[in-house]
Amino acid sequence: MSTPAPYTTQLQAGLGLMDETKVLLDIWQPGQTASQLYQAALDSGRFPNVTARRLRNVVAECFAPRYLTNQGIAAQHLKSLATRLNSGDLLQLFLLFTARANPILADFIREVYWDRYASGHTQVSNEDAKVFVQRGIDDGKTSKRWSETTVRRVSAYLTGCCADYGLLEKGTRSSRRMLTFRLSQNVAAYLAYDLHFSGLGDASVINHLDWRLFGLSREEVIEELRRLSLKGFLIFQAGGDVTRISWKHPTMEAVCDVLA
DNA sequence: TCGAGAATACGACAGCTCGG
DNA sequence: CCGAGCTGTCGTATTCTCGA
Repeated sequence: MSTPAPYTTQLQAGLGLMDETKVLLDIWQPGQTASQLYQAALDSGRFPNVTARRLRNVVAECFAPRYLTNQGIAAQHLKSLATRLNSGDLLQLFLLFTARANPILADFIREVYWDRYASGHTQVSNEDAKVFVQRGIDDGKTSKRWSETTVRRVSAYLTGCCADYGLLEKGTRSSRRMLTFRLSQNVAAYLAYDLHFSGLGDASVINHLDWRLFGLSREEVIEELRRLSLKGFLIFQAGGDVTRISWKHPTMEAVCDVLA
């Protein structure tokens, strides 16, 4: 196992950025690097209300790490899905890629959000986030000890980001109500195939931590795969302690076509 | 109970630092 | 010298406090 990526303060450059991301996906062309996209976005005139410096931050620190890693496959998929999926599905996909790019957010959602949900809480406060961040620092998850103000801000960004992605209520408040959040079937299909095509075996797909972002236990993942099987996305067979998945679509592009 | 003003929190922005 | 990551600052929004 490689060492996990350290926690960073990268969320400070932007939280959900739904609207900006949609526009950038529209502008982005396959093969374009972050700096090329920045230049294209600048030239497009579609960001009249932000400074060039700010746009650079959004592209380089938010969009690129979330969607342009691995030759931009996420951006390629989303570019075709963005106009065709409903906004709820899209939001969940944005959450998936943002969480993958920001381990601190992924851990926060898995360890704080869903834990609190499971134990019957209805709110998540910035103070809860602060405790989580502080513990992360103590556990050596950051590359250095963060200043007091950074701890405070990152804590607020974590809850703010959850609000942008529909996990917590919107608005700026130091304690937010948890919202009902359920993984959509389209996103479940996307995630299953995405994990499969990343080279994982069926057992690793089922056990993957990405499902925990959506609050699904291993058993619930299996249940979800059964549902996907009924809908014809794939064929799921569980006999005794052997599970087997027959993947019906040969490429991620084919999956995206089916979803759209 | 209400509202004005104070205090605090939030998030965007951009400059700074430091390691390679 | 460059770029990733960190942090100070500022305008705005929200919450608190207290007198009437």
